[in-house]
Amino acid sequence: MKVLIEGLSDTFDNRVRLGVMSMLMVNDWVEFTTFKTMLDLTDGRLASHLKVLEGEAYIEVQKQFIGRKPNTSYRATALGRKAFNDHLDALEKLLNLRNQNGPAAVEKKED
Amino acid sequence: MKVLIEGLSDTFDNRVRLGVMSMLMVNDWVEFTTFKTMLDLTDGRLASHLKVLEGEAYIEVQKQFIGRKPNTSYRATALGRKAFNDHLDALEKLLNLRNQNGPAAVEKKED
DNA sequence: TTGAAGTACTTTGAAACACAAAGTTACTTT
DNA sequence: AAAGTAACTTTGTGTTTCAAAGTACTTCAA
Repeated sequence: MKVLIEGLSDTFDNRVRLGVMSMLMVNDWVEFTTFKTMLDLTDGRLASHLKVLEGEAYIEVQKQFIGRKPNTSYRATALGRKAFNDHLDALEKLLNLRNQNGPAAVEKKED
Repeated sequence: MKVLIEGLSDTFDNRVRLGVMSMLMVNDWVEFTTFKTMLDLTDGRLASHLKVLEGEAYIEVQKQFIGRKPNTSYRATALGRKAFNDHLDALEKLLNLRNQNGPAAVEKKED
């Protein structure tokens, strides 16, 4: 029998990307600066992870001006939502081990 | 406001270590070979991650002979259980963003 | 008794990843 | 003119991770 830790996604292994996606699951458009303050990140660190998510087509960007200031906002794509939910399902399945004696429980051996 | 992704533990970032700890939450003693087959790992990869967990004193080892064969088993220490539960709590708090409109929900801005 | 397989590692080396810090572009505000 | 805001990119360094191979000892089957 296998526990299949490989069902987890490499993309969401990282905690910044996990935080970003989490926020995008409940909020339609989220601004760069909002991520920055809520996740307490530097510009560079945030930008690099957003770029990865964009590269996977898990999020999309909107650039506009609000008043006279530039504004960059992001939202999750359908693909991104699916991938993230799949990841969370795999995670949940793995972690359910701790809560109940499900089928994943292992036979003991006597000393 | 912050989402505090830093509440997560570096030790449990890795999926192998996550799988190992998960198994040790529901099973008292788990054998090396059991981890190996259930998590589908090479000896080396498994051994290295077990060593990290042992280094943190999150798991402890028992070496014995079963019949005439050597046997290595592991179990979680009290410290390990606490650290893992704390990690999962942080994870849960982060991921609850996706399920409800809790205090973590972010104000929207109009286009 | 030879040799394959089991058990549990350690070592090595290379690739991937992540981050801080600094630099950049193009504005706007004072 | 100088400082500030927004959103990056680049660079360099350190860390992590893994596959692959090597080690050491034992059992088991032919």
